[in-house]
Amino acid sequence: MQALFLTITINITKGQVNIQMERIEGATLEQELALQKARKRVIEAIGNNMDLYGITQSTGHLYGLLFFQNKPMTLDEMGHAMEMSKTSMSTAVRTLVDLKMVNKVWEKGSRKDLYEVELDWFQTFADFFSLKWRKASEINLHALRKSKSELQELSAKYAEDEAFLQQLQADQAKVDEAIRYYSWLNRLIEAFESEEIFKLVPKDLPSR
Amino acid sequence: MQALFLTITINITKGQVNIQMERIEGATLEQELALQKARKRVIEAIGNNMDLYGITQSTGHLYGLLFFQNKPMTLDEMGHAMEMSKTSMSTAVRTLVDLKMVNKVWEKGSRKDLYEVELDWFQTFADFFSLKWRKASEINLHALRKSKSELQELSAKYAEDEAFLQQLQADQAKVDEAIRYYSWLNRLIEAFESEEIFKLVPKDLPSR
DNA sequence: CCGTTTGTACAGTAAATTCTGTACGAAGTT
DNA sequence: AACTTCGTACAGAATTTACTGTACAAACGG
Repeated sequence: MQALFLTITINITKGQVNIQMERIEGATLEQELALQKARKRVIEAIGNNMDLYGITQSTGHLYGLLFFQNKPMTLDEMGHAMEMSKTSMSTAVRTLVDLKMVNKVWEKGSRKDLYEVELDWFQTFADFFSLKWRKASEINLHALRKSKSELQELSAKYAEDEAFLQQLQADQAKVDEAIRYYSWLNRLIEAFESEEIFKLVPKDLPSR
Repeated sequence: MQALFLTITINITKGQVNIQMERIEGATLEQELALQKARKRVIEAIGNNMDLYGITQSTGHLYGLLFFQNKPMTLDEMGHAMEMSKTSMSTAVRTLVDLKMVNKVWEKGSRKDLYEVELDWFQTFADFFSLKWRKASEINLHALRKSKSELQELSAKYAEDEAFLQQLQADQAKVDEAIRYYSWLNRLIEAFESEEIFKLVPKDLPSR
């Protein structure tokens, strides 16, 4: 089967890039151009702000492309749409899957892997920051606790050395405050993971 | 005045790097090595996890260095401690100041700029994510709202074209859901900025 | 008002990251 | 079993980002 494509130009922070969108069946060119214009604005905005999630600009655009694709895509389709190699699509889509921003889906009859965006952005947001924060929190808390106990041992060992004790005290205060902070962060992560955050800050405002 | 230094080796994800810590006055070498060991562990952990904040590893280490420095530092001191050029220190410290992780402080008698870490990590955290999220939220909401109204106009214009309307509907649903998400995100940001987040998730657990 | 000192802009270099093409193992088809 | 097709590992090329040294404007001191 032969597919026709419509080229839309996405403006990025440095220059611009083309995306090939598959033609919508049964629509006139006029209709399609109007629709693509509306889509393009959103794809650009999303793609350009994805650095927040620490992903490449091209990965961000892949995400934008997938967002408006109303069906799952294969790696080859992505490669053609983005005018990039299949290898790049493979790595890009994997980072998106790792971040749970994109899901791999199964479709009977197809040997190819299919991908579509996770449309629940609340979930995407919560998953992403849980993941990132938890990693930092675990490592840092571990280091802080170990150093805290070392500092305590030193305080005991050099209990008569006034000047050194004072120095130790300053460090201990900092470490304790950092531990306090990470304990709080852990509770915040907990609220994200348990979805309790949506009780605290509701998804929708109560309609009056 | 002449200052002596103690070299500590920081392990980073790729290789390692030296940091020159100023000698603590009146402490024995034994004491100091023990203290630096405890500090080093925390500096390493912090520095290696700062990619979360989208900053360079070296900027992360500068932050770690400043964290345990119990007095403000000048650019020259940082340059010496990090074994890097003053230019690099200037740019690194500026990104930290922009992120409100480090404050510029004044000291009478000194012509040099002095910097110290913001020790209130709750504030640092809230400021950082407010800043980042707000930027993305504003731009994306603007794009989404504009595209939403365009889609509505198209729906009116092509009210008889069943197939195209269906396509529009799919896009509108996505845009609406995205707007719903960003409205929620704005309220979350609000909670961070107003410090209401600390009512919802308290800094300290009530002691029983 | 001239000589210092300080911080940063800028251009060039060094280093790291992203992207591509080839190659190959895994899985499906004939 | 031989033949396709698919996804990704890997190495090298292309691009981007980080770092350095020089130069200079701003602020201060004599």
